[in-house]
Amino acid sequence: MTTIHEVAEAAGVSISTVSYALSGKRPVSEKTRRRIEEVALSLAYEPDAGARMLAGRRTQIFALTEPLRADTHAPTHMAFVLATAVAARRRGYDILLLTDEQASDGMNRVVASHLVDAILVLDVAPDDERADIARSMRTPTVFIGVPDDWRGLTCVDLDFEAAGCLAIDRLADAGHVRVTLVGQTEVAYRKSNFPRRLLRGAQDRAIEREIALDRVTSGESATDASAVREAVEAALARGDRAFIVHAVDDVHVLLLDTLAAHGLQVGKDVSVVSAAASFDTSTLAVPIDVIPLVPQQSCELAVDLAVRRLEGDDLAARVHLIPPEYHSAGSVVPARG
Amino acid sequence: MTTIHEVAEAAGVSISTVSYALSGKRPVSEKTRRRIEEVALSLAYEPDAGARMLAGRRTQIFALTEPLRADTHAPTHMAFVLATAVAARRRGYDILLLTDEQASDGMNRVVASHLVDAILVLDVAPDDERADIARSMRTPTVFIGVPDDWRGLTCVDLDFEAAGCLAIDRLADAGHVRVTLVGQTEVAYRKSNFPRRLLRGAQDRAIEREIALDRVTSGESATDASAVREAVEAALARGDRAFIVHAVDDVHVLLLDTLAAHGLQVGKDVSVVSAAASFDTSTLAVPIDVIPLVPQQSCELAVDLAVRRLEGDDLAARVHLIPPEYHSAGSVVPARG
DNA sequence: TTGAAAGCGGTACCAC
DNA sequence: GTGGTACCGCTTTCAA
Repeated sequence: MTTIHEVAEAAGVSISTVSYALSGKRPVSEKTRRRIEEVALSLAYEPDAGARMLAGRRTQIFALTEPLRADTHAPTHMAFVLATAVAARRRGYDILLLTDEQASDGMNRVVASHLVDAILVLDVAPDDERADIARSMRTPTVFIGVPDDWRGLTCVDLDFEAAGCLAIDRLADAGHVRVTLVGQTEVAYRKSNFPRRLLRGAQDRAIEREIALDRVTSGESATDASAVREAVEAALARGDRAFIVHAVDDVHVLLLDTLAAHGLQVGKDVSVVSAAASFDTSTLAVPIDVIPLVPQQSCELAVDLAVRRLEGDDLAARVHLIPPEYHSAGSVVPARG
Repeated sequence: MTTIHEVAEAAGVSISTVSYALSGKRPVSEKTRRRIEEVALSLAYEPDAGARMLAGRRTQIFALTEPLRADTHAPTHMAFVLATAVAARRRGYDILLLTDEQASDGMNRVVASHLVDAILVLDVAPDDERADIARSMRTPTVFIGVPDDWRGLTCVDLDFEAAGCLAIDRLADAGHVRVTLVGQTEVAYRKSNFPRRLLRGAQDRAIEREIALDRVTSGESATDASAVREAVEAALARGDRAFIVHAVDDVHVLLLDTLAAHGLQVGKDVSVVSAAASFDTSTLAVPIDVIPLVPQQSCELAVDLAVRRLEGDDLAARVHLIPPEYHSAGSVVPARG
């Protein structure tokens, strides 16, 4: 393997010059710098990770903790993992996976051994045990999601409450007075942090705008087809002609199917808004308005905050809510009669 | 932070004794060993990862490369990632995620910088570019999946060919002479390594046993409901009463639905075998025979092989095929008339 | 603008 | 059974 000594010798300089030339932490004459870079390249020199960790104080590794709950939606979850890894790489960091059910052990271990520079937390629970650990550690920790008690934490997420408000507003503006929220599974409202946040936003705003808001869940399992169908049909029977969907793709399909089966045309007879969907809604049978949840956006910001906190920016240590955006596709129409 | 020096001082011994006591690489008197362990525990001592990498020659990290193809089945994929991480942890290794589209760069980088002890490769393509890289490296690399050209590689996987044979055998034994294989998507047969292996096994054995084997795919997208329904109906029209399913859970549901819709009872009027399913088939509406694909099994073996190769066991460097197991649930019945 | 050298915190060899 | 110590390869201070 190639060491910094070999590079130094081949370039006819000292190892410190090589180090500085490559890190740019000290001015090096243009000429020698280029020579060193050439040599390093031709020798395929790559600094030894261990030596670097030991001498410097950075590992260029972030831990990513994700409790392996069987009931999380795999595609969404994977989108966040990948987005995090890609964002981290762009900033020069690798991702170390921490999948312990008891995430606590893993976090403490990688911190105690100085394996990582920072920790990113996925799939945050309302009463997440990792919150206390984060507060007790010096290692910067960024939550992608907001636990109930976020005091002293650095969090990133879509502003789900605002998204809920936004969805209600658009439907209210269109004259709807009865709205059905096709939501997540019951277990998601208990174990996850974001479904309840969106719900709260929608509920509060519904009261303000004097909207009758009903919530139906997609049953116990993620795609309980009959449960969704029946719930939608009940809503239609009540006279609801406005729907907010905060659910996985399958539920969207079910909703649209059911509406079509009743001869109702989206964007004409009924209004539909998809809230906080992390998949591509343009592949659905009918174009629908959407307030997207973009994993890349959250994850990039999370990585950015981790880096900033490593650089000593303590102002980054707070809750960062990403304002929702409304993308219109003509699926919301004025209420009839 | 706690260093080995502090532990040594507190225990009244030298640092080498601490090192040996903790690693067990040299006999240490029962008494001192216990004292050292107590001190280490009370001081929450954890060896510095960087120092360890530098001094020892091990990082206790495995890289896991997974090209981010959008068309892989997320739940299955995640099951493999998690199973790998869990298996690795049990052997004292952490997992570093490598998601570069051009996995090559990532592999070369982590190897050149000595960041990882070995590499695990997921989602193997028939002509996987990572095969050549693996051959050109000294770092042990284990493929979970078998590329077309596996010369010189260490691979682990379910014996899909044998699984295909086994499925055909059971149906043939029951007297079926016409079988339909409800397979994967077309793109999976092109880009993945295992669907074609199962197909080949089934085809070969079908010829041997003089079975007419038809293959239908689940369309272009993973769950093209109508495509699957039509294909199954066409098979029924042909008179087929035996099905092998090698597909995701949704397709299983569709198949069973369609059969039920035609008044056919599984385990009575028709025979069904699920081949290489990585999900829990017991949650399906009807119990069906299954030749399971157990991610934990493959991943555990993969980690084991990586460790063995690190220990110098070159005999581990070959293709390891896990023999398929047939779990009967009464869904295969003698062919009628 | 560049070089020499002191660590960083372990591992493992060599003595005792 | 235990201790002393020479590295491992790099970063960074101090000097020139």
